[in-house]
Parts: sequence; structure tokens; C-alpha cells
Amino acid sequence: MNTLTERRAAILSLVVDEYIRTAVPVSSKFLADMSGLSVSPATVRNEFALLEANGLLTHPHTSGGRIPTENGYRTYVEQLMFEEPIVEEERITVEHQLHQAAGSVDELLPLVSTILASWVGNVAIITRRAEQKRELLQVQLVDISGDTTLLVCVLDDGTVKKKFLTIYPYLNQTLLNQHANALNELLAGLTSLEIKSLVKSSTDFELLDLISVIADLIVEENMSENTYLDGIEVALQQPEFSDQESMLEAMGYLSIYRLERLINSVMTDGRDPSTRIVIGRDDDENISTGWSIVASKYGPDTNTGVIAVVGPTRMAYGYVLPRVRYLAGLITQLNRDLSRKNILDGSND
Amino acid sequence: MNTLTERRAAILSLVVDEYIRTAVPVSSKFLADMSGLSVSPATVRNEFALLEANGLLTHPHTSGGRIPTENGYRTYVEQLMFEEPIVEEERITVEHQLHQAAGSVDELLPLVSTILASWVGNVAIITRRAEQKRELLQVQLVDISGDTTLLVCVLDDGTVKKKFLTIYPYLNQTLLNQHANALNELLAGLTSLEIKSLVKSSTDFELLDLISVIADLIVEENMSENTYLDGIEVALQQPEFSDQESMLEAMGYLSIYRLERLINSVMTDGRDPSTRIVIGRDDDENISTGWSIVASKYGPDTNTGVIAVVGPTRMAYGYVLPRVRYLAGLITQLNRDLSRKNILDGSND
DNA sequence: AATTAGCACTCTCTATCGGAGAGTGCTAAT
DNA sequence: ATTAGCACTCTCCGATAGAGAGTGCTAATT
Repeated sequence: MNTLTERRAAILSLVVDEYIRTAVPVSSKFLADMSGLSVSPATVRNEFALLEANGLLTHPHTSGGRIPTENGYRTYVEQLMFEEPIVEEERITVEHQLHQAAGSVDELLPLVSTILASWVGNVAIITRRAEQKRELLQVQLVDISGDTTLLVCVLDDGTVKKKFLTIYPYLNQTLLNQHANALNELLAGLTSLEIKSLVKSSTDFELLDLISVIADLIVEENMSENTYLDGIEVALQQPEFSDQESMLEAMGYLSIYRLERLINSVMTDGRDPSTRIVIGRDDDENISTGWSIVASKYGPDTNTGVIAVVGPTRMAYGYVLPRVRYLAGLITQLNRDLSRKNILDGSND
Repeated sequence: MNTLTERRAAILSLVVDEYIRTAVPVSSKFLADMSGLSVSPATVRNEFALLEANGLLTHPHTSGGRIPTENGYRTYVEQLMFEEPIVEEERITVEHQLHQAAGSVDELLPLVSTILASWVGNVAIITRRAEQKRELLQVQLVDISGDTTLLVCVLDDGTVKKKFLTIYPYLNQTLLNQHANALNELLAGLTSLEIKSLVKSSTDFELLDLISVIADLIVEENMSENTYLDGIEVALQQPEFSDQESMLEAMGYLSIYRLERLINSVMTDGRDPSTRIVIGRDDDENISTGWSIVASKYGPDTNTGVIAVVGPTRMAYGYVLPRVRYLAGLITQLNRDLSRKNILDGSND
């Protein structure tokens, strides 16, 4: 219908920028005065009317300024947005924080989610797809009390899994150690699948039950173990949530379970960009009106997942997107470093 | 000064009950009309004045009704409160929910915290045994990659703690095992304090640094592992938190880290009741004005901790207390059962 | 001596009003 | 195509007023 002329696009962009910044509807006078458009408020109003006819702007009250519609945000993000570059200082701060605790993915991801949340002032969430390939490094059996034994498995990415067992007849710690040693001889370096086929192929091991338990334990998925969420408190400070009702609703919406599913579905829906922005109620996705997601996949293949920011549609996309993308890359790189060390295992520096 | 006559006590009790129920200041007319006191509002007002002189009641505005002071709540709890009995139906519901997922303490405690929170409509928190007392059962050193070694410590309550280390020069798994064996000889059965004093008293151990790291690791606070919190959302629905500011403040106050310390300190402060109620700013405790705690210890000895409800001083103490106490007992009992009949749930049967 | 009726007083709550200010939409002039 | 001008709408804010609730005090009653 009406094309988006250059000036009209500039006006839309300015409205979005300003509304994101202040959360206050933007008036024609403000744009005419403050921006480099050098046109009168009346001209801006004419453009407003056209943008509104195209469904990109709206106004809450007759005499209030304009705010973007969800489609306005989408157009802005796709065509107009300026991506705020990450300055050297930010980069240094982040990498400094990260190098403190870059022992394993377990420690890395929660830290990154915290960093991202406080960086962008919104909820940050990181999901993680457990590897099928993980190898068992070491098994341990510990006598906790007379009839409870703890099985501990250390995997090659540094993950530790445990499970309480009751073993009859009672085995003291010395015997448990012997069994553990035997198990280590047999299983060290194997994946869950390999262990399972071992169980199937032969029936003459003494500790067959236990070996089977170990195979299951290695691949056991513990949801909250693999998803990291942070920043709810800072996100709720947004003026969008200034009354109790909307705040409680937001808290319900920000449940880690729901978001985890949401994020994963957004990033595995046929299209395959490494980065996506989903704004407001999107018919293709289960996103609620008023909420947006900026998400990016990270890698490499061996250890993938999604890092995302969730917040109100009035989100500083141009600020958030590069930072999400940057952290996704950083995770990928650190993961790669970690797994390279594993490959070079034995040959130290 | 003025003694608490029977009628005066009854009036205090009624005010507290009613204010807890409705969150609205209670008027003299209401008490005269609705309760079985059979006195006139004027008489009630006279009693109000005396209760106020004694510091048990106050009124926010000249022409508002009365509300209890913190001391009023304390008197109520200590002397006047009616403990709402748990009806059979509640008991059945709870025990039904619990028997579903009573695999181990790890699974039991989060479930109980969720049940308690939704039962009383406030934040529920469960902590596990004060860490100072825990004994180290076994140490393990695992070679993860060329320059990363994983230290794993198993404690006597089944907790597993881990830490990534970088050890120079490189030690292969065989050497690591030797070291781990030596460490186990030396440290098994000791608490963190004992290990620390060991470090201080002698300087001739080979692995002194490592031993020190272990001592720290044992007492390292890792909240999400040992503390279970639930019900923030339901607690924030209270009218006390009807504006954004007080809500955010409450969220900050309800940080799991702070509450964990608070709960533990409340229950280990010399006095030694199994159950305590702390109301509002208590000079002996670090509790904030406006907040209360109903806490109870659970057991048995081998696996102790505290279960508590945290909420605004306007809390239904008579309802909460028996339920906290009941769940504490239930945990104790289930712990006892668990340590008795754990089943090796391998895939055989 | 304890209780109560009566009454003036205080304070909150709500609704209403009016004016200032901001912003718009439309029309006519440039 | 742009803009000046202007009437109109709507919000925001403060002032005002009245209703309602509850109190404190005094004097009367039991």
C-alpha cells in the first residue's frame, strides 16, 4: 500500500529508539525539534498518520504521542535498527569475569546467564542439550551408612552424577573400593551406549545390575541442571510491571520450565538461523503479547544450546542482539577450548 | 504495669485473628458487634487504649481501627493463639503427594518445600544440616584433561562437592589415585574444622595446599544444593506487597542466600527448642521489620536441618505452626524410613 | 467502680471540578 | 509537499467537599 519512504523509516526508527529509551509515547513536536529531520511537527504528524495506517505505530490516547506496534518493532528490527557495538571496556569486563570460572560448562553457563542479565537488564536464559557422546571417566562407590551406598560417576566434561543405592549384602568401604576399581578397569572411557551394549553382549559380570545403573545415570537428564535463568528481579523493575497484578503475571510467565520449552522451540522450528528475534504474539510461536525474545544458538556440535534474553517488547534490541550473539560466540569458543584440551589429553604444555 | 486481664487478652486475640484474616485494621464497633464479648464499643475502646499503652496494639491513623504491634503478635503467639488442627483430609493429601517421590532426601525436600508453600501461602524454605559438622568420607582426583584436574569430595550425608584444579606439574591418573589414597588415609572421617587445624598444626604434608582446598570446599556454601525455597510468587500476592517498590524489596529480602543464613542462625543460637517463631525486628536476630519466621528442626541425627515459613508479620501463626511442625516430623520419619529401605533400582528386578 | 451513651473531632476515601499542558487532526495558506 | 493555525481531546494535578468510619473524652448510668 504505502511504501516505507526513507523519511518515514527514519521517523519510525526514531520513535522506536525514543520509546525504548524512555517508555513514554513520542510526540511529533519532539521529533521535529530534537532530531535532524528539519521538518515541522505537522509534517511529522502526517507521516505518523501514514505509519499508523500501515500498522507500524499506534497511540494509546487521542492526545498522547505515538508508540510502536508489534509490527513496528518487527520492521525496526529487520530493517532499521542500529546495532550498538560492544566497546572494548565491556568486552574486557566480561572476559575478565568469565576467565575466573571457566573450568567447565557447569560453571560457565550460569555465570554467563548472570552476566547477560545484568548487562541488558532483562531475563537471560541459557539452555543446554546434554551430549549423548559423553564418556565416563571414573566411578566411585562410597559407604554412607550401614545400608546406603553412594554411586558417583565423573564424566569427561567434568560433570559429576550421583545416585543413592542400597546394596545387599552390606559391603564395607574396602570391598566397595575393590568393586569400584573393577568397574573403572572395565568402563573408563566408554559412553553410555557402549556400556549398554556391553551389558547386553555378556552376562558374566559380577556387577551387571550396577553397570546398568551407571549407564542410565550417565545420560540422565535433569532439567534444572541444564537450564540457567537469571535477571528476573532486574527485569521486573521495568515500568511495564509497575502494579502488583502485572508483576505477578510476569513472574508466572518467566517460569524456567515454560521459558526453556519456549526458547528451544523457537530455535528448532525448521528455519535455521543462528540468531532470531521474536516479538510479541507471533502466530508461529507460543509467545505472549507484550513479550519478546532475542535468542542465539551456541556450539560447537559437541555441546550445543541456546542463549536468550526475554523481556517486554519494549526492549533495546539494538543493544541486546549483539551482546547475545557475542556471548553465544564466546561460549562456543570456550567450549571448543575445553574439548580441545580433552583431545590433547595427556600431552600437557 | 497493667496486667493482661482475661477480657483484654480476648480482645487482643480477636484483633490479631481478624487482622490476619482481612489485613484491615479492626474497629471497636466490629468487636462489640461480632464477637461474643457482649460489651459496648466504648468499653472495647477503653481496653484498646490500655492495650495500646502496653505496646500490644497501635493504630496507623487517628481514625483507623487497631492493628497488633510486633509485641502484640508475640504475646498472641506465646499465650493466646489457637492452633488450627490439621484435618484428616489435609493429612491424606500431603502424604499422598509425598509418597509419590520419596526416593531420597534430594527429591524429598524440594517437594516438601513446594507443598508447604502452597499450603500456607507463604515462602517455605528447607535447609540441610549445618555444614560445619559434616564429615568427609572420601576424596577423589580425576584427570579431566591435560591441565585440568577435578577434585571430588563425598560427605557423610551423601553430598558431593567438586572443584576444578590446575595442578603443576601434570599428574596422570595413576599418580592422582595415589595422592587420593593418601588423602583418604589422612582425612576420611574428619570435619572441615579438624582438617583446618591439621593444616595449621603441621607443615610437613606433601599436599598441604590441596588439603586446605578440601577443607574450604567442604564448608563452601552452595545454596541450591542444600536449600530448597518455594512460594515466592504466592507470598507476593499478599496485600503487603501491592506496589512495585515493596514487591521488589520483598524479592530482594527473599533471596535464598540470605534466608538460608537467617534460618540457620535462628535455630542455632543457644536456646534449643525444636520449634521457634520469630516475629518482626528481633534484637537478637537479623530479621527485618515486617517479617516473621516460623521454623522447626527436623531429624533424625544423621540428616538434620530446618524447615521454615517466611512471610509478613501478619501471618496466620496458628495455622502455620502446626503444619510446619507436622512436616518437620514427617521429614524426620521419612528420612528414617529411607535410610532403612533403599532399593537398588537397577533394570533387573 | 465499671460500663456506656453521646458527641465533637480527626482522618481517609471518593468523587467532582477546573485549569494547565500536551498532542493531535484538520483546514487553509504557502 | 509542507506548514501555520486552531479547535478539540485527553491526561494530569491539585483543590474542594462530603460521606463514612472510628476515635477520645465526658458525663450519665448501672
